[in-house]
Amino acid sequence: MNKMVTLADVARAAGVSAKTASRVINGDPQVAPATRARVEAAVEALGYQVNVLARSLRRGHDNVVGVIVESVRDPFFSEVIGELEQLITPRGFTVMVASNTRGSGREREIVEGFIQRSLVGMIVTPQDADYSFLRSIRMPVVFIDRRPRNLDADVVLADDRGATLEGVNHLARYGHRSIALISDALDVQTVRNRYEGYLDAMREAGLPVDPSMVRIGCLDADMAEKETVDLLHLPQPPTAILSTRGETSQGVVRALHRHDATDVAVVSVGDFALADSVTPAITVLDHSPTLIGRYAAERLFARLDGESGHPITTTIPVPLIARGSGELPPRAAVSG
Amino acid sequence: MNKMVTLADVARAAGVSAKTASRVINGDPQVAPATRARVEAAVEALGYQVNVLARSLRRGHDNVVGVIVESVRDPFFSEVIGELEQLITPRGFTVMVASNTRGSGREREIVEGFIQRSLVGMIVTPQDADYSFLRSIRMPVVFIDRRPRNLDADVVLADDRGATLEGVNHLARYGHRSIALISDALDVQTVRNRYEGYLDAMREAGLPVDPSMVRIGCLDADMAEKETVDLLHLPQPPTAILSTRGETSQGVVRALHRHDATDVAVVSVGDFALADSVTPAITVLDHSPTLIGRYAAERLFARLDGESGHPITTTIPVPLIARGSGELPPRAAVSG
DNA sequence: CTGTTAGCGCCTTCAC
DNA sequence: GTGAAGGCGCTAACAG
Repeated sequence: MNKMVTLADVARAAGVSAKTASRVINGDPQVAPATRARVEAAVEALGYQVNVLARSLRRGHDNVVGVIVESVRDPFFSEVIGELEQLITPRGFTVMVASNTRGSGREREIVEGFIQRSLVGMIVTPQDADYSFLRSIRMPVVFIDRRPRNLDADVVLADDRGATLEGVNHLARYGHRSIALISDALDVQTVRNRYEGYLDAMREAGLPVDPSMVRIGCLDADMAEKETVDLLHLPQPPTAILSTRGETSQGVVRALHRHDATDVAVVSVGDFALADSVTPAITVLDHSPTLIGRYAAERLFARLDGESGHPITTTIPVPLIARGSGELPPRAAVSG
Repeated sequence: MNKMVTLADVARAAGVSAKTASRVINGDPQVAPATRARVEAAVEALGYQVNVLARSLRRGHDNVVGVIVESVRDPFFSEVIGELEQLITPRGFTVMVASNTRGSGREREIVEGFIQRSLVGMIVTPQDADYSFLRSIRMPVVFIDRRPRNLDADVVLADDRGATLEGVNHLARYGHRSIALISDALDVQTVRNRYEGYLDAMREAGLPVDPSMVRIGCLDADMAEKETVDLLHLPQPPTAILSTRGETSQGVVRALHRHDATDVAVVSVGDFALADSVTPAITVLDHSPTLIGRYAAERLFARLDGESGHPITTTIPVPLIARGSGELPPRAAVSG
């Protein structure tokens, strides 16, 4: 419709220079009240809107924080985003989100896209990319959930190995000896750590690790469901299942319910919707997305506020919440 | 560290003008292969990164699509975002997300913030704001889930009234006469429509609408859970509950499970995680976020591609998926 | 308290 | 096929 109203237009209408109009827009106190009023009136009258692009170009940075997660659809990450947004927005920044879908090969491309936009900072869920290209960057970047390859940087993560370790111990304490593992693909470091925790705990508890009990590569709930069904059909099905992600746990639960096998004990690393409402309710190791978001924001703000020391690793606790499914006794050896 | 490498630097290193370097960066075919190679080498050598801010300022628009939802934490909306991102990104646009939390009063502010960034387009979940201020805007905006107040625009929504209508009919068909409603707050149009569908269906079925059976204002799962518990404690508890949102349904399910009242029939408008795994599995009216996202993207692309006709309203179907909970018979009149 | 000048980095226009 | 000039809208730097 009408051409965009510029600051110059406002200045002209108010009878001042562009710079003075700019001062008013930006809340500079060094402006006479009368002048300020005149400019504000002009802004109102003309319906002026700042051009953020021009402003950011001039300032050299854009008031936007980039957030890269594995998938915005994953409730874990959408919760992380929600928490980040809630903490970041009040500081006057906008949030730009991108999913770095597993295996898309676009990891570096996405990060560079954000760099090209002169963002003030980024919070990144790294995948397998070589992050050494970020070494000479000035923009603060906080990594979450995993460590970036070839870069020493601020990271916020959970004690993954400790989580599965505790999961196995918990189940063993209730008498389980045949504990299956439903795990994501091992190309993600987080997953590897959880896998190791499982192996170590099994070893320490003196339990045999039966390869048929270890199901790696369950990328989503559907795959986890299939593997669980398969486990149930083994001649000697497991009496307990440890699932390493909220999403895969949903698949496990679905399988157990559909096959009337809810007497199989379950521990899930990662809470999920209705985990407390199925029967029995699911015992979880609460790998909290809210906490990860909170600490990541904290780290980012510290860097934005000028903190300049060595990279810091923040490890969040992963408390066990017993709800029933993880406290079931081993079921009778033979079953359907 | 080192000052940012500019196009001019690249041009200098390659021994060409800035414009020629620009041509290479933007894939203009009108460049001699030898020149192109030289520029590309310079880009590589200097590690040049475009300054998107400068480019967008010059071009007059930024290749970003803004998406405003009610809350990124709500699985319904995170699914919408996921679908949008998947469709929008391949077109070379980035996605900027913002939550317009209920009652934050920041609705117009958020939309204007996006306008100030010269985005190419927006997809907006309107709340109660007066959207007449968007009348003279040139940027295409597609509204989802609800109609904007005081603006005739492209909208993608579900047949909300029809959904609850069918929900009630379905339950009545199975013999229910005492059907409670767990509903969100009525200040959202979508919710009002669903509420009306409930009332109309009850009337048409000749069923009395008991005010104590109608629980309005359940903003989240927790509030829905409380109201459900309250319903269960009525002298004459309902034999069926119709919940108008996936999130509130989770609260309903939790309450029923915790109070051993899973013999109360349930129909949920909106699917949710594990709805098919609880016992009984939850019958839903599938208000699909994926479809909403898909049609919204379609509408936006059409406008971006120059379509200029009248605003279009796209209504998505809301099919009923019977899973068990909606097909339960009315339970015995007296209960705990 | 206010204005002038200059330029952020890029691309459009038009010339050659 | 290539280049020179100018400006997108804004704000730093420096006057006054």
